[in-house]
Amino acid sequence: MPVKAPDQTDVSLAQATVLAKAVAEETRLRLLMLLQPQELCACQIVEVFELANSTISKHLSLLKQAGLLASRKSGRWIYYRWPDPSDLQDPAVDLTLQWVQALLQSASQTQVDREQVQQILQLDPVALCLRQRGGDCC
Amino acid sequence: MPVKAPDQTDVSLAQATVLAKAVAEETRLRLLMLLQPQELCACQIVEVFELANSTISKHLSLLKQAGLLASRKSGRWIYYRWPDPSDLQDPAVDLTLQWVQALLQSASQTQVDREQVQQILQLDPVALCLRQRGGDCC
DNA sequence: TTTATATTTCGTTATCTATCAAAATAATAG
DNA sequence: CTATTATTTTGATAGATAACGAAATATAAA
Repeated sequence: MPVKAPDQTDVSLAQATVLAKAVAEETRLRLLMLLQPQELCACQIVEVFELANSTISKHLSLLKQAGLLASRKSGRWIYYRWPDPSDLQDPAVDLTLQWVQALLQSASQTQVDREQVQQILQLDPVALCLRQRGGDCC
Repeated sequence: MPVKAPDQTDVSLAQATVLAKAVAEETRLRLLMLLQPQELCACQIVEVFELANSTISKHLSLLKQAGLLASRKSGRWIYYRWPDPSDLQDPAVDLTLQWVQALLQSASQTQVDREQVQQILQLDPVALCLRQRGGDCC
């Protein structure tokens, strides 16, 4: 006897809540906008924020778990990016990413963060991590 | 000397965060979907949820403060509704409401809640409030 | 293998938030 | 005016979440 197939177009309230909670935090919104044009490794991302790397890691993992980010491992580095179109079989995730992009496309914080990324991209990741360990912050 | 005019199209990160937080809660998502087809007064809304009316009131006020709901007073009743198009000068609010609607349009919880609203609409609000005071819940 | 290191996980703390009951508001009804 | 009542505000409490530093993982370099 055939069980009623789950409706693919039916986005559950629970999933919508997970997605909304995932984007309901300033740092995570900045993270998403930061990764929209290009992928970045964790050490490059940490450089943009004045937060502990464990904190950034937690945010990244939450976004990934919600389906809003993907990642790939390359050597010791882990690169985060927006999900590829092939990963976006889930319409709720796609709608959420479009919402974020539409809202924050021209936000001043987005511009500031992306300009900083441009400078970070010109550095060698190795030198970057070295500087992070050195900790010239205080 | 003319001060630089604030860019109307620039949605601040802060506002985006407020909107996302407003929507990042199951009860508030249900509230929005409940009020999408028609306005309802507070006592009708309370009837749908198994929560204290003070809790519902807090959720409604939060949504209203974010710009996601409007309200009008009629006698002792206060009716909540989606903002009229004329109130939607703010593109961020509009985008957020569209996002919620797209996500939850066909969610099963939305259907359930709306069917219950249909039954509630057939009752006299006066009888409804009486029943709520009477409290036949226990 | 041993060392170094990029990232995550764990344990803790402080802040935020959802909830309720009770008191306060505001508006009608008697 | 006084009583009733729909809604909001307040105060208190429990649960969720963001933050950090330290320990644990996993990979590359020596």
